[in-house]
Amino acid sequence: MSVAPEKRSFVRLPREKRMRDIEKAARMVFSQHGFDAAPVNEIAAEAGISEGSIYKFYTNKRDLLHTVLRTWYLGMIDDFKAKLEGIEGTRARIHIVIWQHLKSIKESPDLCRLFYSEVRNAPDYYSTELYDMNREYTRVLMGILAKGMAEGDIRTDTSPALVRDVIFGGIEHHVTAYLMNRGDFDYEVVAQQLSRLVFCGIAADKPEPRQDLDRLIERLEQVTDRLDQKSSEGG
Amino acid sequence: MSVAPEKRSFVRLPREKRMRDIEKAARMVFSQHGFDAAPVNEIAAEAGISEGSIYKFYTNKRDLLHTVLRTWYLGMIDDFKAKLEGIEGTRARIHIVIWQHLKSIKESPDLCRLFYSEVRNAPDYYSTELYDMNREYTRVLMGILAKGMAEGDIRTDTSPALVRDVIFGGIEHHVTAYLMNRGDFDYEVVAQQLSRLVFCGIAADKPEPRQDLDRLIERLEQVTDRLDQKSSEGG
Amino acid sequence: MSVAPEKRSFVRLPREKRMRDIEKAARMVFSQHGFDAAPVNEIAAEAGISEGSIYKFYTNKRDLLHTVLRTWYLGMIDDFKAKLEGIEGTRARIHIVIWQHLKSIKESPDLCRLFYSEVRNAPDYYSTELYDMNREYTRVLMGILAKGMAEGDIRTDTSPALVRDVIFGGIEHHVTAYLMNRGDFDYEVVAQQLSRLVFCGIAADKPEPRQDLDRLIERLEQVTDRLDQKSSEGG
Amino acid sequence: MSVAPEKRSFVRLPREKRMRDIEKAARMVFSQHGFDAAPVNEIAAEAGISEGSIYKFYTNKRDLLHTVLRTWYLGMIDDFKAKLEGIEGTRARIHIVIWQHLKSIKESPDLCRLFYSEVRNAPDYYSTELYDMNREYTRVLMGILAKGMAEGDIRTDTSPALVRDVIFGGIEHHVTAYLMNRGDFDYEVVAQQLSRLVFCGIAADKPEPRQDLDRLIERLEQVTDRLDQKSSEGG
DNA sequence: GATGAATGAGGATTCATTCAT
DNA sequence: AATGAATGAATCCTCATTCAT
Repeated sequence: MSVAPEKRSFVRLPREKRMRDIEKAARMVFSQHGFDAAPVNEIAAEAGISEGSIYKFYTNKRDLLHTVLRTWYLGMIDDFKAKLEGIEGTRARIHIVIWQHLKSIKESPDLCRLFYSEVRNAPDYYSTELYDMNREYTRVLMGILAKGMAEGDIRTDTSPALVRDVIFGGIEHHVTAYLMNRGDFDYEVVAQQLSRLVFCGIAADKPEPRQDLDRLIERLEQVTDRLDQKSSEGG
Repeated sequence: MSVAPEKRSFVRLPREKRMRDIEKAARMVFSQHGFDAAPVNEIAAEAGISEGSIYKFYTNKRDLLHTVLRTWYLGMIDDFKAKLEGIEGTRARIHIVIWQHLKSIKESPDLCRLFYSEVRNAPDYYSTELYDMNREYTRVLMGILAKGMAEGDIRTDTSPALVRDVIFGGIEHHVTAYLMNRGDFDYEVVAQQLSRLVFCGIAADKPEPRQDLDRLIERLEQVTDRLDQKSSEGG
Repeated sequence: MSVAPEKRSFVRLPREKRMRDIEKAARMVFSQHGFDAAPVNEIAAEAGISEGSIYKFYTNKRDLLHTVLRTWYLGMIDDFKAKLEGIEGTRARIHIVIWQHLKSIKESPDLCRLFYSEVRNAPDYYSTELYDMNREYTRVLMGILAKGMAEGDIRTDTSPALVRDVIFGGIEHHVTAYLMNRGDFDYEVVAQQLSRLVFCGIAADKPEPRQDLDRLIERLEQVTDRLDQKSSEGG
Repeated sequence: MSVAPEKRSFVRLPREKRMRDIEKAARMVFSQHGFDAAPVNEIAAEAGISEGSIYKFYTNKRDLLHTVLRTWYLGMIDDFKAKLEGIEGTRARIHIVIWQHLKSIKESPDLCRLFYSEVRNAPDYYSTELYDMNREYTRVLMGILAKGMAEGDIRTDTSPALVRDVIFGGIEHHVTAYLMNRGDFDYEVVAQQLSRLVFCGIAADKPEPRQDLDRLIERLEQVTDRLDQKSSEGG
């Protein structure tokens, strides 16, 4: 926890390194105290820097919070896209989205709570870069849903926005207790349940032709051919 | 510039009336400013009472907020139960729950925002009377779900808690923009869509087509493998 | 000097008395430190009140300064009018104005310096109540000048505004050193000298000697020319 | 939002040139913002130099201000003396002083305001080089007055210091509005009015012997002689 | 019961100046 | 000489709550 206030003496670090130090310290202190209760001087101490220096890099305490959360969000978006790479099938992709989102929350409950309570309720949220990132984040899901509808996996009268809200809102609601340090959740299980609920809720009635089925039939045909050949050879 | 406050004359009112006046004033001022930004003196002025007197009735500014929200919640619970009276059928009952919840939000967005941003994120939420009321509120839905499962309308492997979270979380997420005075929503439409999504997601009668298919495919795969082996062995 | 921070315990005073206490304390502290360097907590201590209470009466530290100066100005205006009562004669009245102004400065150099350096240079001075009071203050002189011109004591081509500036600006310039605690001045003597200078500078009866002489010389020149011509013609 | 400063490349300039650049930049920035509100980094940027480098040349932000004002003052003193060159007559010389001072103010209101509000009110003004320059500046007028008294143009019971204060204080007071960007003034007109007021206020009653009069009388004597001659001739 | 004067903690922020590189 | 990262002091103000009257 907060480092003793030793005499810090003019240590010159490259800008990048310093900013990372500060951000790291801020992440720690904000996580611990929340935004309002987080004293800037504690962040400074934790970063091994003077209080004033923070304002050389960040205009605001709030700017600092947003930076911390942006970095986090960036990582989440990357993870998201990486995980989705090569995954086929609407259902599987939806499952990944849910699973990954739950996993992110599980891993960073403090940042998550910070985002929910400090950023998203703020009146200026919509003019925030974090809002844009959130849109990019959810856009991944929206794309999946659109494709799913185009391909006939999802009923065309489905409202993608509502599905998005059900997923992210449902998750948020479900993890509330965990975020408040009450209770826990198993993201494997929850992801399974939730993706099933959602997919069943929006799935089109007739199943689409499946590639694995095609392949299987092909193999069966080949086997049958061979058996046919054998029986005629042996005959 | 050093403005003297107006004089108010002593008027003695019955305790009940006073409390209702204060609560009404508080509801107004909180709705307008939010909790933190709401000055107690404005509430006092609005209620026609002195600042200090408020503390004769309410221990806290926050107590006042909670009282306001409790009154609101009480009404919501009543409406809920009244609406549900005589409604039969799991799906219909779920629809009512959703519809009613959306309607309440539509009608009192300010109180709703207050609840979301001030009460539910507070660390002491779980020891709050509002938490209990919220449980009672959601218990209505939980009862419906339990009955639905017992009667075979809902798959028995459904997690009622998750359904609850999907419903209330999904709604909350969906109305966020409206609560922030950005955009609007039509609760008839949304209720329709959401209840369908949820009910389809958990309904018992319609088996998940894909998972059955998966099992069939699996069995076919095994048969094919065996055939395959046999056909090549025999060569 | 600043009273020791004893335990102050809820002493309830009438609003008027409190405000006077604070104002008195502020006057003292501002005089000692100037505006910027005056700590509000010292004012509070001096007034025997808590820091926060000051803001119940005055919106600002600056509001407090202005109040102090307004009170001072009010007294000055009263003194002014009282002194002028029954004084006849333009010159005598001008003398009073000068004398009284010098006297006020002599008696309250600190407030005077405060006014010069903090109020009058501020960009919002012209929307200030102190500006209005200053106008009322100088209007007394303007009235004297107008009457003087109407009665023929003062040349009608005199600019009253310029006379006002010469008087108040001249005084201000003259007392600068005194205000900075360097040097002194005798307001009887200075008033005598200045009022004489000003009055002679604008008096109607004593024509400017030089310009008359110029005219005389011109006439003589013309006469001489004629004589000259005649005397040489006649030759 | 954590904007990285642009990189500047090392360029080595002769000391003189650098100092002039900085001074010019400072003049601009001080004029625009006033002293306190002028950020040193803006001066540095304007001068195309780093913040730290400024302190290689000037010990202080205030030193920089003083340097700017000294340069300005130097020019004013030169103008003053140049304008006065060859001007004869106390009244004419006083008029020049007033006219020139008004003109300087008109041309550099920003520097003038800076001087009035930042330098002259400072407690250390009297140990300042600018104070010395100001004395030199006013000494020109003092010399004129002394000579005027010696030559009998000015009453010998006049206080030169007071006249100086009336002139410079009167001017300062008169142009206040202009310096605050409210209103304007015509220095030709004001100079005329003020020099007349002042000179009339201090002029000696008996006009001094004038050279043109001498000449005229001489001519008259000659004419009279001639006429005398004629009349005796003709007689 | 009602008043309203009095309390007092609590913290982000600026920016001229320094000094290691 | 030039840089620019680092320093750190210094303080006004709010407003929920208390308590003497």
